[in-house]
Amino acid sequence: MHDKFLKPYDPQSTEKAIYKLWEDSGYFNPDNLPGERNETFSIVLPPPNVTGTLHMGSALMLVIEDIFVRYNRMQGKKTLWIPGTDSAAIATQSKVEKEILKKEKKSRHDLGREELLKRIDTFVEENKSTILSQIRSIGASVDWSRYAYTMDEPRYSAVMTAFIAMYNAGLIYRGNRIVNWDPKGQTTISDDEIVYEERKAHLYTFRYSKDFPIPISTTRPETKVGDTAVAVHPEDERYKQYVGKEFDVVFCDVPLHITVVADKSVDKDFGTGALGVTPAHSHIDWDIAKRHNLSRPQVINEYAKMMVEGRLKGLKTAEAREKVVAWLTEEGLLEKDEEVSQNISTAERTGGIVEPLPKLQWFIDVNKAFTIPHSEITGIASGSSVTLKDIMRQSVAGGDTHFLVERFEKTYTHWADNLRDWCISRQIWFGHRIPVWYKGDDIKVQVESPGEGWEQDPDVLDTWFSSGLWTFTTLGWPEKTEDLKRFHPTTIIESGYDILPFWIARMIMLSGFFLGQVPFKTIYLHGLIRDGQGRKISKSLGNNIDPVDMGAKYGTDAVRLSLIMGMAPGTDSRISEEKIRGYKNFANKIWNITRFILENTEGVIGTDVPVSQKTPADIAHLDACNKITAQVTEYIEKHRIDLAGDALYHYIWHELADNILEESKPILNGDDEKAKLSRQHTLYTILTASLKMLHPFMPFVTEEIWQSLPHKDTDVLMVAQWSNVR
RNA sequence: GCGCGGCUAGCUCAAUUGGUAGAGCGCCACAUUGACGUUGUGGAUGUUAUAGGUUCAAGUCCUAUGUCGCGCACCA
Repeated sequence: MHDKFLKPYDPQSTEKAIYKLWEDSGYFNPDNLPGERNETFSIVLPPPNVTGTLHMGSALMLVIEDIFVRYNRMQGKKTLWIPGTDSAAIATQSKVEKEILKKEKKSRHDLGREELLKRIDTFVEENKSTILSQIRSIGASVDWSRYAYTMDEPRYSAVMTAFIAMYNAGLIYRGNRIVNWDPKGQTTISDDEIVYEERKAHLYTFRYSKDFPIPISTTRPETKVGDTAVAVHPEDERYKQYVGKEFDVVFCDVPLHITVVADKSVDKDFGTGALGVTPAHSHIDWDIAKRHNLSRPQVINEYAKMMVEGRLKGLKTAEAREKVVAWLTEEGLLEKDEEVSQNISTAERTGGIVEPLPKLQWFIDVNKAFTIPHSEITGIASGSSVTLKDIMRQSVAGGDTHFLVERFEKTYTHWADNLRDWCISRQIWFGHRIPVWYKGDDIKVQVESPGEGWEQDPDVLDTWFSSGLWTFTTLGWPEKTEDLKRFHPTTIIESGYDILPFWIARMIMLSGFFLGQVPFKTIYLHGLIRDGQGRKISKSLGNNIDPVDMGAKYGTDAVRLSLIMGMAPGTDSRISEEKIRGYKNFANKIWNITRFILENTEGVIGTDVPVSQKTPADIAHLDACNKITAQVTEYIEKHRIDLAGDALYHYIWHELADNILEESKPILNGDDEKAKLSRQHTLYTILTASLKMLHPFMPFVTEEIWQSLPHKDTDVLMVAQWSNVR
């Protein structure tokens, strides 16, 4: 027996060496796995922020995925797990900009595009090692030889190819539309990047002028200088007589031409039942104005300042609001001032209050029919006419990809049904630059400059556009690679449910468009990690428990187990230091079980004892062990690793240690040599079987033990055969 | 407004197609120099949020209510 078993298990001194052993073995790469492997298992790692650090959420993701990967590898499948990192464009750029502003008092415009991008690349290079070493430290058995970064060369050119293909298919268009403008970040953001905050606001009811017949209500009086109409419901008896009439008024120094229109989208019962239409600064108003052919003047600029002449000129919207209210009061036009609560749209990344603005942006049309050349999706025939929305719905409805937790299918379907065109251009510099060139009124869509005088679109693509291609750009697309053929669609995707619309849905959409395939067959969504009191983990609360620190303190295996125990798919779970400590005890328990068994089997292992020579008690123990193996297998196949872990924990602690080992003591110390030999072999067999089953959950301690076993069927536990004991 | 989820022991959570409500932590008692610094054995604690229904049988299915949380929409 190795001396190391005389001391308690020490994770710190072993984990790094164990990971190196795995990496050096080459077995992370499916091409190097031993034996004949026909079935495949493939999964992409949802790429963490390249300059970020590991938090409990990403640790949970890595652990869940690693368990599936290790299990399937041991099941004899050609198993691929692709690691990667994400540029997190807006977040990374603003981090670097902030740093430069602080240190050098310079803005990005002072530096210029090229210089800023250089600085960002340097920043990424300097910081990416943190996340990469943290992925290793958690024990993730990813294939580093296939590592991908969203901004690396292969991915960049794949993204360009994708954009151009969608443009040529007529699904990407440039349009002037109301977008969510973040005045703080100076960029457009998608609907999903908005966070709603409930605030108190005033709802003012007033008339444009003394002789204007219809009072209107608004929480944003300053936008009313951009009004071109008043909309009423077609069946509203109160206002029927005014429909079609036009009025000229001067509102707060601004001359307005107001047409009264009838539109079904107006709610008769809200406010006065009449809606002041501000086309340029409200989504629904824009649509109304479009339907009635009204002009759509912009009165607020990109810095959230007023663009009108008169007393409001150049004011911030909040100041302008006060001025307008003061003016209304002065003029005696204000009829009512109610306090209401309303949801304010703020930008997720910057916290800026979103200002709806009309802008020339690039969109993906989700409702436009196109001919899909090739489709393997059930219910969508090759050559048929579909929309991207159809693809999103049918991929799930047809069963090609399915949600492990059913309720997410409802969320997904609801989201897909209500989806509007996806605005994919962003006014930042870091990212995949839109491959479109302008010269006067001419437009060319290509990567390289068409020549002198052509200027490239300054915008970059929404980071989720490139992420949406992830399952296949990481496999070499647009080349028709072996990897792509063999590993796509991937077996499973695993991520937090919070990025279901951002990412999961986009992958389904884009994979369907480019490959006619679903990107993955199963969708496993995990919940959020909360602290011991059920609060969200956040910097401001200071309740962050660092997975790497915890790993150093209690061992990575303890962290892994504490993350997945009691974590049902899709539900939020909690983590606390006490829980982690509890599983450190378990790791040590396994260590001591091994010590006991090795001490008592020294010299006898290696020659097999046939079943016929085993005692009935031992045969029963082996049967029970097989039963647990079958149970654990079933749970993992059903993706219930929490239940599998629980079953293993109880078997090993309360059956193997508490019962079998206790019962063995008199036998091992007794005179019945036959019974003793039978028991010795049985214990050793159960030990190796247990180590195999535990390995996906606690890879470090099990591999460390395995390396010191006197007799084993494979050098590296990671590639041992998952099987029953007899 | 539309939708989704949680509510089970003091705390945190399980309970796979409806079939004796469990675990960890905590608590109480006893044992233990042990393979175990991190041990074992035994014990107490539940009208499964509330009310009704279906069923031989309901934590599980149905209806309503309460409560906490989340998503989407609205946000004139």
